[in-house]
Amino acid sequence: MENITLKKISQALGISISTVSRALKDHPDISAATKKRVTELAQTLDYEPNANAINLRTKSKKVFGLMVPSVSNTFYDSFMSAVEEECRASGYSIIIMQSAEDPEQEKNIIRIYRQNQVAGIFACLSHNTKNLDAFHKIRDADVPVVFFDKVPDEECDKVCVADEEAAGMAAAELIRKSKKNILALFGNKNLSITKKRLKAFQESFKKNKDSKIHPEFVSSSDEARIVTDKYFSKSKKPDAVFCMSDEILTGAMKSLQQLQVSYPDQTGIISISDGYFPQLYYPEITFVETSGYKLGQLAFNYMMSKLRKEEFRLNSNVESKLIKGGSL
Amino acid sequence: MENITLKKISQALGISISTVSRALKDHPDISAATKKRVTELAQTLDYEPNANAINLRTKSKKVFGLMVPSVSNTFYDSFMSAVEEECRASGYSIIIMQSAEDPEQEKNIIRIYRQNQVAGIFACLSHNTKNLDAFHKIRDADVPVVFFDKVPDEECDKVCVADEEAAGMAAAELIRKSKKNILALFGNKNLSITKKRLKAFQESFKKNKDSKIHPEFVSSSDEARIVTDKYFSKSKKPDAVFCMSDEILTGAMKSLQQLQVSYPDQTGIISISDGYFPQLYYPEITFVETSGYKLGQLAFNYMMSKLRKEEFRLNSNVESKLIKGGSL
DNA sequence: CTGAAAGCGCTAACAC
DNA sequence: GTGTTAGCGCTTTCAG
Repeated sequence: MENITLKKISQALGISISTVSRALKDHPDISAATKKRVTELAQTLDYEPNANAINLRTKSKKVFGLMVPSVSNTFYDSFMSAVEEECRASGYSIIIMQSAEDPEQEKNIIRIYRQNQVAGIFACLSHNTKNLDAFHKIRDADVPVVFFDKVPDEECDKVCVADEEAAGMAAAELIRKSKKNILALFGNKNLSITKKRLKAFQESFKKNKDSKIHPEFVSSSDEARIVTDKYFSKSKKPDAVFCMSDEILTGAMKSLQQLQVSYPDQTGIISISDGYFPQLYYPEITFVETSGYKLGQLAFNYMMSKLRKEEFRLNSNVESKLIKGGSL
Repeated sequence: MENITLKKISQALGISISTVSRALKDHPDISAATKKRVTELAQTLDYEPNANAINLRTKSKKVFGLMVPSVSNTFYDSFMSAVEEECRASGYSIIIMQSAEDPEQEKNIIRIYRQNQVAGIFACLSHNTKNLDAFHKIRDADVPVVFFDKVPDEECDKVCVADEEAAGMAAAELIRKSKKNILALFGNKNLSITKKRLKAFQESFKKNKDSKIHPEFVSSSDEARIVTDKYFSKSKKPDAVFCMSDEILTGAMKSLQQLQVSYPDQTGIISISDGYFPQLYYPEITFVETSGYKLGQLAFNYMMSKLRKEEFRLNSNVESKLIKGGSL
């Protein structure tokens, strides 16, 4: 079964291609009778317009590129999930590609996106991306680029979760619960997200001198587990644990399970998360929500407003929210 | 900065479009001198071929469709990750879309894929997909469809983890450990994956009449939790729990945490998983490994051999392996 | 070795 | 109301 085209329909009906085209888009010029004949035949033949031809002709493509270091990550998952849903609702598709934290790969991806004439690009940078030329170039070719999560420092279109705010809220809750001896687990020290969260966290405790916080930096779930082990093997155990990310939370939780430290009675737990992992445990973990899903929606809306050439700057941060579980 | 095309290059150089086209593809007819002039200009102008035009002309598109119920799932993540990597290495891109477990949505996605003239489709069915017409139709239009994970019962191109084998291995381990009263949690009853795993599981126990198994079918993590609650509230509690999937495992684990059932002493646990969730707990959960990543590679190779019109059937199963944690 | 010309499937003036 | 025509950017005979 070969592809069915306007031409074939027109021949079958003995009318011109343009009439068929118009009939199918319900153009006012076409008579009801013709429309009926055309749409019915198209229906039975199961006609689908050729997107390539349309794009070539109209130069407006309904496809976005979405670039991310790795799709295997719950935060990016929910981000992508949101973007994909929004796109679908608006008749767009997305081509997802992974940079694997490789700047060379990123350039490659941009090339592919250019070849495919995407309408816009959602990009999350690799750790070590220094040179943004490729991004600038495609943006200058009038393809909007909306950065998310790992974004450039420079002025550009970007959306982020409110890192400072989230850490501050977690700190506030710990203070409210009068925690005095807090193990605070942060991620890799070099990451800007770590720096931001650390700073905001410590800032919050400035006014609260009687709480002692022990910041620790870990680069993996397992490191988080090990550090937690260490702290809970001491005679004076922490009365609360703060986890900057899901990865850290899962490591810390594993340690607490192993040492049979029960919460919230023996210690409190609070984390920053998009919410999936905290509800895996019982009692559920109290967390400050930074939603990948919401960030995705924000990014999509941002993109759409760029496409509409709206000039106003949207609020580019997703706000945080404290979700109380039973862990603190 | 507008798009640069063959035409523009040809005009700039005062030669014909076809010569430029040939030069760029290193056609033997073209003189070295011309090739040099052309490639250099293309380089500086940063020429990228228009994929739409090429596809329209050649009808061979380097894009696959990948359809999945939801991208927020570690198994599918690793599957997609593998497929994406392979695709990139072979010059393909993938358009990922989520069916959200909605058959209507699936039809929609197929439509979009048809419109975009994808070279092939990787499809994981929704729970409740009954009607495969849309899939048949696009396949008959010579677009290979490789089903993965949730696949149709009928004869078709599909790759799976070795469902029977995996369930059989889990059963064997339960028997080896002399479990007598087993809560066996399976997914949605309509899924072929459920049927297969159930069948193999029960089959294994045929020879072992003194073990009682209680199969239950749940469609969500929370249902798994509720059913587990029910069984462990009885006076005669199960001495082992089998979980067909990660989703089910997390639900069951939450219940056990809540009821403070400790394992492996009070009950044993075994699951089928790609390995991420089992290691979240302490003790780690014993599981039969079914790797999404490997399945992705298999699916890609299968697709490529379909495109090459190779007729032989590849081995379409990824084999399983028992990974012992401390839960049984 | 290079160019002219046709056409992939579609849209959108411009006719009539 | 409907048809004709001219392309979008590219590949690919067929001529020369």
